[in-house]
Amino acid sequence: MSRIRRADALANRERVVAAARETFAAAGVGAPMREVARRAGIGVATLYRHFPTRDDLVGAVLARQVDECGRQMRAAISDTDPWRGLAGIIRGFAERQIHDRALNEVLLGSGSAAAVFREQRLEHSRSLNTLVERARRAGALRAGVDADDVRAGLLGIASLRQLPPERSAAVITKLGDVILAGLRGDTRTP
Amino acid sequence: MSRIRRADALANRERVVAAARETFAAAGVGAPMREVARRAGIGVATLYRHFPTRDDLVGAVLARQVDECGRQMRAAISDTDPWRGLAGIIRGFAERQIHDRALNEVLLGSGSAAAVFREQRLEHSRSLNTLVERARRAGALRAGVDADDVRAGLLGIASLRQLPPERSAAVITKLGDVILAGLRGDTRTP
DNA sequence: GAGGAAACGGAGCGGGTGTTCCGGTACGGG
DNA sequence: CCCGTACCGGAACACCCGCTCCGTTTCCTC
Repeated sequence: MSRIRRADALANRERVVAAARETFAAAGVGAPMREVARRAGIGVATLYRHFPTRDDLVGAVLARQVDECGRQMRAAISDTDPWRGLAGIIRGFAERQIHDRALNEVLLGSGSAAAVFREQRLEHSRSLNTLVERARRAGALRAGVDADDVRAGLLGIASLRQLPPERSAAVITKLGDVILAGLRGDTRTP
Repeated sequence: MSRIRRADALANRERVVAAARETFAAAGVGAPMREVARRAGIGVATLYRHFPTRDDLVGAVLARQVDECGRQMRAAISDTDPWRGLAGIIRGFAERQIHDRALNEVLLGSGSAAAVFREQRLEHSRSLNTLVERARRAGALRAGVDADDVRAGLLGIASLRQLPPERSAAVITKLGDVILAGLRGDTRTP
């Protein structure tokens, strides 16, 4: 843990993580390492010394957010209204997608960082199954909808970050609403 | 038109277009020019002589398909059932997305080739407005749905090609169904 | 079939990125 | 306060990309 001894090294490590958090949020986990180093005000060699692989850096940046995600999932499962729980997760996912590109890349496993949070992604996936099953039993879902439909929706939302940023926010929100309506069992506005 | 005189040059031009069609369909209109040249069995200089810019090549490859698209749009507008017309366009878009990545990139203007078919994209957009308006008047759409919701859906479907190919096909189809359900005014399976 | 123009193709330039090497810097224990 | 060493950072290597230059090949005409 505290293998780093000198104070400047420790401070630099912190600066790298902070810079990577901003950079990855804006440009995804595939953002250039030089850009992260530049934003942190250090050289790229220093970055590589602290984090030998990109996955190490991604892990350090997202560990806390991924945990927070899991907590939201468990809270949604405990919601007394199954549909509200599921809809909240989907809306939260869309919201997060708008201002943090990195986290969803990891959750969906589309980046090279797929293996970093393998355990957490499995739990995330299992939780989603539970959420959908609960909503289905409660009659909140359209007939025939399963967890893979929800995943397709989440993937669609996440993929929209490929668009130019000024368009993506509005489109992500709109697509989220359409998908919620498409999953739901009745036609009242969700 | 027939400014190309020598037979070998004409044959090479054809081979470039064929190779570009395959390459762009698989990897999008941003695919490496070297890859197109390699697939055509010629050097990159020859490719650039026939098509000085990437947009020239994209134009030559997609002109016919874009026209066919416009024809489908007009046919959908003429459909006696407004919902069937709109749903057919969305399903066709998803189907096309699965086996040809290039065409939808141009239609949505997400690539660098946005300006190539500017005229056709405008017509496409106007046709979509008409389709949606017709469906809305016929009561086939959920309350509050507008053409931008449909566009958000199309963008979501198109963006899914970022996924690894073996996943994208199934997910695209699923998302298409969810979106159709989300746009439609009642809950019967569309 | 010989000559010249048309066309070809690979080497190469400029720019970008991931990753490593090594001479220089400055922290901190003594 | 001093010096060893942990640490730093820019230069550099290897690769991929768009695009161009120029020596070589091939076609077509006469």
